[in-house]
Amino acid sequence: MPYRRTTQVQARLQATRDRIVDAAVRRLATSGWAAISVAGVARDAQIATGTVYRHLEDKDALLAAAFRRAAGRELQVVTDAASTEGPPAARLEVALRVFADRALQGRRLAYALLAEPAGAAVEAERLTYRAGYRALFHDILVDGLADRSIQDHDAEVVAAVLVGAMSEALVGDPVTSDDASPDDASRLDALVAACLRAVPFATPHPTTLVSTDDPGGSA
Amino acid sequence: MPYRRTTQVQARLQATRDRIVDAAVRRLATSGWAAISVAGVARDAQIATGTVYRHLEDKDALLAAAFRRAAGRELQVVTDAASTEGPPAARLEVALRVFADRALQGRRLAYALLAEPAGAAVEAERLTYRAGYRALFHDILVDGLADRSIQDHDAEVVAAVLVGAMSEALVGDPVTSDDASPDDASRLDALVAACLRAVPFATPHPTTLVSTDDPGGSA
DNA sequence: GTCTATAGTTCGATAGAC
DNA sequence: GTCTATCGAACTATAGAC
Repeated sequence: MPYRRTTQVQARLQATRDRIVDAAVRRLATSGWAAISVAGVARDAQIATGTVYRHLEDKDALLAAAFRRAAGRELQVVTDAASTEGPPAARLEVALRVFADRALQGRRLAYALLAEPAGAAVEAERLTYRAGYRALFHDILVDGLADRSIQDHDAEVVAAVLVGAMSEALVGDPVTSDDASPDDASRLDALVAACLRAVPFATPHPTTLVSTDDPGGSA
Repeated sequence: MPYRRTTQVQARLQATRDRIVDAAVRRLATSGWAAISVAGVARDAQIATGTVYRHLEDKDALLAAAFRRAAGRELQVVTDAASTEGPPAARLEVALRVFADRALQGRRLAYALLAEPAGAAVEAERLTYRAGYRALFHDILVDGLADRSIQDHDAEVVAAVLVGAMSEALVGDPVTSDDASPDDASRLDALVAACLRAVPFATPHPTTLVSTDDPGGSA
């Protein structure tokens, strides 16, 4: 109802935009990119169809915003998990586990974020977020080089290897719903183990950490 | 006498279609997806613009065909390289090296095939070809399990890890032209080494092509 | 080949806030 | 009183059916 850019109005605008993007993310997490229609999202957000365009340029902008919100949450959760005190090996393992665990918890969303064909606008966002994960892993690897817990290696390359490995391995059958499979635990262990093997730790088995908790808590 | 598609006519049609797709691939390899315009491709193929649509449904079909031709060649080359006689470890290493080497030789094309935003049609093709690489690596890993040269592991997961690792690590700066960088050789070695580390070989160093302990090895 | 259904986008009218 | 966010119907384009 307000009309000018007072703080009150600004907050209201922001709240409406948030409702729009959240509605899009809900549809994305349930049914993928094709489920995001402007009219449907507007209905979910309890606004008129045309109002969507007051907040987002066009549908591509809506898709990109939905991607950024969902992917941004994931990256934040993994970043937080890796920010704990402790040796690089442990931080790396927890980052990998949290990444994989959340992807398996929300398979449909993971597929949408990691692999589902979605148009060039979303593709461009994907590249940005992959770079974010690269940087996160790179930082941990450099720490490992500094404290000699990881042998000399090309941290840029290994960081990219980790990002690619996780992304590719967690793209399962898109038809599969979010139902947890009994194989999930072993697949997760196999994936984390393979990723950790790729990192040249000074000691063969740096950690025996087994942490399956989810510090992020998806709403 | 009614018009029939004689083998001769069939061959000519095929040849024209091939010229169209090849022209698209040339533009792709030089300048990426944005460089593929129907008019430009038609000019390169020395046909009228409208003729393109007699061979391909629409632009998306042209893009998809260009992807399949370029990506199909790559997959074939890697498959052939991995089809040699020899232990699984050697076949895997040569497959990885050929994959990476070709990507570094043609950076622009590699970026286009592996990562460049290109629309949903091309995206869908990408998933298909990634599955092809997964199958290729999976076969080698299973061979290694059979002859005990590779320890017990989840071959599906490790195959996915290898595909993802290679794809992600070879997506360099898209601005960079195809000029070979002096770092290429060491980056390639680092990448192949990281991938091979992810595979639990029964013996630490299955081949002498890669040294994982001493970074001092000169290429 | 036409027709219809669906979905993205636009726009004039309305009403509420400064 | 002026300004602008909102509404929702109309417009347009495309895909699928007959």
